[in-house]
Amino acid sequence: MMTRYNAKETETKWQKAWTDKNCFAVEANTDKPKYYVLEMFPYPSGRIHMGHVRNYTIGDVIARYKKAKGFNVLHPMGWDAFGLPAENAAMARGVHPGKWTYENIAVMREQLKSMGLSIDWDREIATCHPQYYKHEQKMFLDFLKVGLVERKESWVNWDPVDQTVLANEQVIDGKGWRSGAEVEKRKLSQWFFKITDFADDLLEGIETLDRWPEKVRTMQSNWIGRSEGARVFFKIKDTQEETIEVYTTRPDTLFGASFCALSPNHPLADQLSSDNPALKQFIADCNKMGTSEEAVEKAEKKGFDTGLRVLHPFDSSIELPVYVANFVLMDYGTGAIFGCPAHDQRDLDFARKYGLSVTPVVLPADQAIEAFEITGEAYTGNGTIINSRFLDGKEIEEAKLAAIAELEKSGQGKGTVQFRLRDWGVSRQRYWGCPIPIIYCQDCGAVPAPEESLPIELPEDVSFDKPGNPIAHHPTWKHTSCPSCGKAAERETDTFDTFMESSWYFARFCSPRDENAFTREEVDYWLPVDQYIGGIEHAVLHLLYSRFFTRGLNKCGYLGVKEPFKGLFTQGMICHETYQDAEGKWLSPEEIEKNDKGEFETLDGKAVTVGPSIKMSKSKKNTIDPADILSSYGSDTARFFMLSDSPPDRDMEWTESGIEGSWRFTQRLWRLVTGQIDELPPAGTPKPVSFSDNALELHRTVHKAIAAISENIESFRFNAAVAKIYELTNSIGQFKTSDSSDKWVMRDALETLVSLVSPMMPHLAEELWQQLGYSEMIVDKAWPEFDENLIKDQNINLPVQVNGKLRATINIATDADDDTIKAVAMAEEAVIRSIGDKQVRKVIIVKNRIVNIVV
RNA sequence: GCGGCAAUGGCGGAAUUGGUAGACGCGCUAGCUUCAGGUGCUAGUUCUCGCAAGGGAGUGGAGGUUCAAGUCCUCUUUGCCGCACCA
Repeated sequence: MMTRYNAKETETKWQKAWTDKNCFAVEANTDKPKYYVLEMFPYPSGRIHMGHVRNYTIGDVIARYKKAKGFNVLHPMGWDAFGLPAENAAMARGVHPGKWTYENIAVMREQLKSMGLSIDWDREIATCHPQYYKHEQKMFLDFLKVGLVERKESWVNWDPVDQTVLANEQVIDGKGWRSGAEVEKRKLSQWFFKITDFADDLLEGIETLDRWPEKVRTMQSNWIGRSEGARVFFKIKDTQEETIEVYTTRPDTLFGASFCALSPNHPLADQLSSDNPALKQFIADCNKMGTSEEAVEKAEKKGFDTGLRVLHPFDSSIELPVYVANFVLMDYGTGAIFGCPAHDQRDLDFARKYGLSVTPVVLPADQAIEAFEITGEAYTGNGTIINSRFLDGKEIEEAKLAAIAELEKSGQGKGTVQFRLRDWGVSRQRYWGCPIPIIYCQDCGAVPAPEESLPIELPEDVSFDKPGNPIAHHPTWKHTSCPSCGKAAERETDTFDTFMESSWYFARFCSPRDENAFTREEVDYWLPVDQYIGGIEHAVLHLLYSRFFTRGLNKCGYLGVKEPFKGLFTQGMICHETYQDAEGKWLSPEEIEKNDKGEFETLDGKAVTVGPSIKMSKSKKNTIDPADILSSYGSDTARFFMLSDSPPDRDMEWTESGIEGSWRFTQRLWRLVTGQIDELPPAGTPKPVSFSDNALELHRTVHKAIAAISENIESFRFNAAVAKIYELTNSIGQFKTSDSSDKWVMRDALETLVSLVSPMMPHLAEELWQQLGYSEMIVDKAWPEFDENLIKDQNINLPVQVNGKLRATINIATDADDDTIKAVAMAEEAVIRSIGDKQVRKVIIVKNRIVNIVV
């Protein structure tokens, strides 16, 4: 009587065994090659979700595989523990953010441990711990010293719901990324990281990241948005002193200019509006239109003639009108442009609307100068410069250089490089974040907090009764004395953007308990991260900030690398079918069941509409709680299903039948091994001298499986690896043993199967390994090696085509020569029939691939 | 609008450098066995003509290159993602 596999008991048993033996604790040591596997650390929101299960399963397979391959694998875990949800919980339920966070961590740690991950838990960190963030405060002060930090008054994106400043990246479609509230513009004094100082370096660095998805590299490079062009100073006619500075990527088209335009937020526009109520009204309208309606009205270009006139830099007799125009962005370039309607569609639309001249200055190669005119569409292609005096006859690139040279000679402009990337504003008006270590003194201004005073800890006793920042409301916390003059002074009450903590946590894992941020030898040994795994949603924000931060830390001597993540893998999302009742109310999978006809209905028998499979979300109620899956099927089955079917970089669909399938496989594997173990020779029996043909075939299949599965794991094709596991299991299941050498082959096959599945289903593998008679754990065993000779076949089935159509397959020795192959192929009955009485023109033989007979 | 990615059975998806399309799983069909808590085993399952042997068609669509195309090239359709008045 065979027992069923008891996942719950077995998984607990091996988790304890791994912990007791400290299997995943590692130290920097140089005899083995190192391998650093890191999954993006979770925000402790309360409990893990399916996205975590997928993320950590993928990482764990890589970590366990690399360990078996002989690498010294660092695989740590921590908590991205600062952030708004903790404060929201505080406001909603009156629980302190710290308490809420640490309680969540405790729950989620247990959940992750129940997954059986090969984590070195001794390295666990939580970013809200003062022993973590004190280093961040020090880093900030060091960045300040080397000029990577500045305080500036600037327009910021203000989230009225979260009452805080948002970075550009955190504004999505004009709304706060977290709150979804309409973002407002405000002017505030903020701390900034000069990420733009590294703009070129960050862009060039992308080239070196050849193990990153192309998609992410493109997104980063677009985000940095480098463009080459010129700044041009247009003299204002009336004063001849003041100028308007514009940015252009097309200095070659300067002779086609017919106007200049300012952004509504341009300081000059503001100044001019003070005695011009109509302009003031126009600007107000532009601002009111804001980001949301912009989409609706984007087609319409509107402008307001300021009455101001500027002089053309190459010919002061040419005067251009100056408009304030709604399509000019203050954030980009200088907030002012010159318009060349012939070669820019926006400028052309604008010129048509306000009756401005349109002079073509670039002639397409296939056009005659007399016949060429601009009508409805601006010409943006290549060509030769015309109507432009000293630039005439030049090609565009050549003309750009000539125009810039002329501008620089006359002091009316200069060639420049422009980036879309903006500096990173890190001040947040929140409580649950890392305090910014700055003290404001009336006499000395903003003074860095002394290093020996770090960490500057958050006050514990705060209240969330009033809107805004609870730290600022605290009665005593902010009062201190000036480190420089000793007078009474106030602390900065803003805290850091929580993207700060995640910008260096990967390095802290190398020496998580060190007094200093990092032990230099440790970070030098472990960094960069060899394989980073996480969601595509961090393609720009987190990954770009981390790349910047690593450069900053490098500049300050903390570490030696410039790129933190050598390999990056972005996994897809988890999707599930959606269900709605007759009223359109969303139903969760627990609220429905299958009726006799196999259709879904509610538990009280009402009709259910089944909707498409979409990303799991609370709002659509199509989530599955991993806790339920883990307790009913166990971790191995859940992990195995996560890896089956869908390639890991694509979205996967969670289905009941899919997890059931993996569950059946778990049981089948258990039966396959335990069911015949008593009949097999004991562990360590020497290899027999010869095998039966059947046994040899299985033996070859086993070695082919080792080769294929290793290759599939290395290249993140886990679904293909799972398929090979199934195939191997099928082959073993069909194999009938008769003599002792067959039994040896059977044992060898089973042992190999267990080894190959062990990164995916580590608990079951340990249990079966023990059943197979080993006292050492499989976690410490080397990955199986394959024998080259065994994966090469002596005979193969070779397809034979006639005129590209398959007519037969012949079984032939792999080393047969072409004449033999041809003779055998031509002798096939089906081949003879297909050729008929036609003339054979050519016979193509591709060794061990195919034969094609052309008639 | 610009850029990127994708499209293969009822479904998820396999398929080295172009070389037997549909591996593997799910689902479904038929049968067997045993237990009935979601079992196990065997056979079949791209479509189509045929009792069968054996044909024909087939990887979103249209062309092309090639002895040979899911794979390469051109055009096109649909879907997803990113960016979006960036001067």
